[in-house]
Amino acid sequence: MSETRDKIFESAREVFIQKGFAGARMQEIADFAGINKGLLHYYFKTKDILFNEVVSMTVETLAPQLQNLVTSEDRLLDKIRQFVYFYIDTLIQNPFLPSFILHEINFRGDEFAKEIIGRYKINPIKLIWQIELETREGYIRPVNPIQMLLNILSMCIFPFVAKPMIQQAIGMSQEDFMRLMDYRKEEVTRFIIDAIKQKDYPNS
Amino acid sequence: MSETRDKIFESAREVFIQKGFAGARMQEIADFAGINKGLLHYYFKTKDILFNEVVSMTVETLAPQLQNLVTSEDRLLDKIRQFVYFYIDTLIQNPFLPSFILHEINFRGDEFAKEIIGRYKINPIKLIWQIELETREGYIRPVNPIQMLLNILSMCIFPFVAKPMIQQAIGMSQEDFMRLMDYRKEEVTRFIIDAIKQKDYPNS
DNA sequence: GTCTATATTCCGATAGAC
DNA sequence: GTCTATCGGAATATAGAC
Repeated sequence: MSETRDKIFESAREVFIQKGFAGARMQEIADFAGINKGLLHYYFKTKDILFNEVVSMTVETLAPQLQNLVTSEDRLLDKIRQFVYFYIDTLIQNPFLPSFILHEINFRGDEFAKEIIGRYKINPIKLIWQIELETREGYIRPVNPIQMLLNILSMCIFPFVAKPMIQQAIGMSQEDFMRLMDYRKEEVTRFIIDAIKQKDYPNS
Repeated sequence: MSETRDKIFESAREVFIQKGFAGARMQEIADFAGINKGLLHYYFKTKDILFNEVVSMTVETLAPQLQNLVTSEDRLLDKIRQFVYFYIDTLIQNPFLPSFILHEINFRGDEFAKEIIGRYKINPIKLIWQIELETREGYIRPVNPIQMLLNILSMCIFPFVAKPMIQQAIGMSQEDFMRLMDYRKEEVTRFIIDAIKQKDYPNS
C-alpha cells in the first residue's frame, strides 16, 4: 500500500470520527494529511467511498477480538471481568469511537446499523444462555439477562460518549479523564460482581 | 405564538435531532413542516438561530425537575430510586434527546458543553458528599462517588443513545423497546441497591 | 503521483411578487 | 404571511499541466 494513501486514510479516520460524515470536510482531511484535495480524490474517488473504507477498517479490527471473548468457555464472572477490561482499554485508545458509530447509525438509519451488526457477528444469545444457566445453578442472583448485558455495556461505553460533558462538569483535564477510566475497569467489575454474585458461592 | 411558527419549530426539532446540525437541511425542515424555504427564513433568519432555539427549549424543560430531585433531603438509596425512575420516564417520552445533545457537544466543542451545563445548573458536589457521608455511616459499601454517579447515569441514558443498535441486534419493535425501558426502571434500581447496600442495614 | 485551476453541485439566504 | 426565483458562497469533484 502507498505511503500517501495511508496518511490520507489515517487523517480521514481522525476527522470523520471527530466530526461525523456530514461535519467532515475534504479540505480538512487533505490539510491534516499535508496534501491537497486533488490528490485526495486521486486516491479516493468520492467522500462516500473514503468514509465507507474508514468504517469497514475500524469495525473489522475490533470485531474478532470481541468475538473471542464472548464465546470463550470461562465462567460468567471471569468473562465479565475480561470483557470490561478489554472494552475500556480499547476505548481509552479510541475515545471517539462510540459517539462516531452511534451518531452515524442514528444518521444513516437502520441499514447501516444492520450492516455493522452483521460485521460484528455479535450473538448475544449464547451469553444470555450462560446467564440463565448460571442463575439456575445458583452462582448468581436472578437477573433479566438482557438488562444485565445492557448494564455492562452502558457502564463501559457511556462515559466515552459523554466525555466532553463529564470533563466540563467536573473540570477535568484529558489525563484526569483517562486516569478515571483506568480506575474504572476495576471499579465497574467490582460493582457488577457485588450486584449479582450469590454470597454462598464465594469462589471466583 | 403563530401556528406556522410552531409547525416549523417542531419540524426542526425532529430533523435536527435525527441528523445533527451539520446533517440537517433547511429544505428538509421546510418540507416536513409543509411550507417552503422562504417562509422558513421569514420566521427564523438563519439556521444557527433556529438550532439554538431548539436546543434552549429542549434543555429548559428538563433542567428544573432534575434539580429538585438531586437537592432533596431523602436518603441516598431512596434518592437513587427516584432519580432512576424520573430519568428513564423522561427519556421514554424523549428518546432522541441524549444522542442529540451528546453528538452536538462532541461536534461543537467545549463552549457548547459549558453552556448546557450552565443551564442545567448541575452540582454533583452535594450528591458526592452524601455518598461519602452514608459510606462513613455504614449504610452503603465503600465506593468511589464519581464512579458511582457515572454508573447510574450510564445505565439510565446509554440504552437510549444506542437504541437503533439495540433494536437491530435483538430484533425489537418500537413498542418492545419502550416496554424494555419501562421494566428497566425497577431492574436498574435493584441492580444498584444490590451492588452498594450494606447487608447489616436491612431497612428501606 | 502531485499540484493548480476550474467545473459542478448543493445549500443557506435574500429579493420581490402576490 | 406565503410563495417563486435567484444569488452567492462553500464544498465536492474533475481536468490538465508538470
